[in-house]
Amino acid sequence: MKPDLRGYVRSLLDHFGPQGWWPAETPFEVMVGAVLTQNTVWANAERAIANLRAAGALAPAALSALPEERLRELVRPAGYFRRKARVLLDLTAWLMERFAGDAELLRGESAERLRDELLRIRGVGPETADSILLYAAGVPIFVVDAYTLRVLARHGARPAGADYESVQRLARAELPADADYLGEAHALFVAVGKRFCLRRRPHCSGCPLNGYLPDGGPAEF
DNA sequence: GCCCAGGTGGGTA
DNA sequence: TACCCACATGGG
Repeated sequence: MKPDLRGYVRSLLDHFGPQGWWPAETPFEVMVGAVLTQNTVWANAERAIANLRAAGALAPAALSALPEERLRELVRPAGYFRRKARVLLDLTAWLMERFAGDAELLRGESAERLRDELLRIRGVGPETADSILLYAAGVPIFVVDAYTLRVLARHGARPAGADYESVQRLARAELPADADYLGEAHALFVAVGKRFCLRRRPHCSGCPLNGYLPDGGPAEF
């Protein structure tokens, strides 16, 4: 049987309350943040964003006008700074080319096409692309990340081997196709993963999802 | 000092 | 396809 994903989200919402993701002022900031937070704690991504803001570079035209070397200095606190500077330049170049630098226009484009184009950019993988789709373009898609996979595996809702795509398909089938809902859902999985379902603590005591197994059985999907 | 973090892409068997 | 590794800073 399939896990009651909706029930998981409800439990998490009861426990943590609304998370109000994504923490950004503009769709372009979402794009930048999505790249900077790759395999990096948000606090460090935030330092880099603060640097960009202070440099007046938190807008497409300004960022793309920056010398790569200068951009590297600004995003250094986020780690992988050479790679991330390159990705930001490529991503912004795409935005300038396709939408005249107006990230608000992402909302008017077909989701499938947008996802394909984003994934073609070197350094933009499924999670980054989906985060941009969901939080910048308002596309109702469920973002899967390391926390989500670990939480679902630990609480019996993910069979061994289920990967990004299969979990996303499950979410598409089980969760409401609503961007606000899915934005909260993803944030809630991050919240519980960060707070309770730690790598080195298989029992995750106090976790709001403890004992949560739909019909008491292992999930299959 | 060691481990980990809101991933991704390239290389090798 | 299935691993293995580089990429890098900053906090616990």
